[in-house]
Amino acid sequence: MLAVAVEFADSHGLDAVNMRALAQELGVVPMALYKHVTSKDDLLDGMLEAIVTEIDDPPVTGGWKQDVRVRILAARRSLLRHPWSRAVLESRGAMTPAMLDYLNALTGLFLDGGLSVDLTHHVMHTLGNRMWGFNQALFAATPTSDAASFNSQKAALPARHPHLAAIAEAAAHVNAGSGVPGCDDQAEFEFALDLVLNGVEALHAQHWSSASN
Amino acid sequence: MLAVAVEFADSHGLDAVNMRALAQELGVVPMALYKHVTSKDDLLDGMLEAIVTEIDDPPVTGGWKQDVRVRILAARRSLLRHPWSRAVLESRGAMTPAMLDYLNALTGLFLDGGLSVDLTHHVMHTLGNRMWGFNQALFAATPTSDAASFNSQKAALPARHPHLAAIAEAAAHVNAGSGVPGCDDQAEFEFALDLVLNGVEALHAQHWSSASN
DNA sequence: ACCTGAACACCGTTCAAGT
DNA sequence: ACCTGAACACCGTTCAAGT
Repeated sequence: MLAVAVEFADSHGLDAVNMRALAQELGVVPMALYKHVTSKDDLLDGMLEAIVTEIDDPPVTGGWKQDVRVRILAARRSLLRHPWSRAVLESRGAMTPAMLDYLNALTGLFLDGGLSVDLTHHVMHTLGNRMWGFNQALFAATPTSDAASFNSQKAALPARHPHLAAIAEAAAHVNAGSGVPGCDDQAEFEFALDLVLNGVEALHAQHWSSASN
Repeated sequence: MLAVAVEFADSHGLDAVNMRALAQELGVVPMALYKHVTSKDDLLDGMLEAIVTEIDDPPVTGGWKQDVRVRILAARRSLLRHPWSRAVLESRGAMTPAMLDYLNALTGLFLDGGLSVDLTHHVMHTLGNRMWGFNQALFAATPTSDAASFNSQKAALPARHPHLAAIAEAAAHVNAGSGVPGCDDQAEFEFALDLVLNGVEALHAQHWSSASN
């Protein structure tokens, strides 16, 4: 039933996920769903739990930076297949068990690599949702109208915003052949991830601590 | 009217903002609001525009890193006064004029500092919502039940998640006296911001370019 | 006890009736 | 033409009626 909900969200979008529509998809009466979940929030938690459980658990090599990188990119691969996951994850307050497992494993990679608890704490905050493989969307595009909204925004860039226009033009030029207009999402993600990991590595090497800052 | 909506959201929370309640606050009939906004989305855009316009515009010193830092911290000071701003900003697809102005100004600081369009593009993506002063919430806390939810989550950390428990304990210890339990939000924010800016500075110094990577 | 369908509460928004 | 209040469409969820 959660699997059906996940598939339904994948193909119809998060907005289409409501108790009546999901019940119809399952061929049951709406109220029958409450045998499986206590509320819609509980349903969304369950859907999130289901897809987080699917994240690959790559073998560790012992190099914390590479291991963290590989693990986060694995999370990204899984969650990117479910475009609604970002909105659900960001709207939910608590962590599901599988999310805690992932978080604990990721934290363990840093600690086992010799990073202090202090520094590990800060890097987890710095990573933020990037730890799930979500990129930061400058122009938050709705899953449906990607190209259209981007182009209208780019076209609306007036002489008033020359700096933005310069970046938009350069990005469009560099990446003219790709599917998503403007930016290579994967390249942007890896750039940011590596910048953070390299920065942390440098701080670790110089024995950074929050007390001495 | 937008000012009243902003104040109403500040004091009653975003969930309490609906057309009927807002109309009552203004002493008018619900449908009268549609004389000022075309829809609720338009209302939220207007509220966002109103508070983004209030962001201070600090004088530039010519040092791009310091100027960016000061400007982002100014944005943070403004938007932190409106706890609902993060959710609204993240849910909205398009940028309002004031948001574009801010984005253009911030981009200009990098470009005027000599950074390439290429690198500036990537650092804007890396900053993401951090450019508005929003920190990354590891345990996304609802604005209302901060301490309660955090403590319940911390208490629920079983032996199954030793790495998380270690971090939670250390954070609680370091920061025992502060208002928000666990983490010094401002310190976390500045740590992450400085890590990103220092990383970009290093890349700039070595003439980084996406083509040569 | 269990299932279910009607109903409730709430929301954004339409629309026609009143001026 | 303008305002307004009833009404519509939609949603999550309650609840009582049927078995």
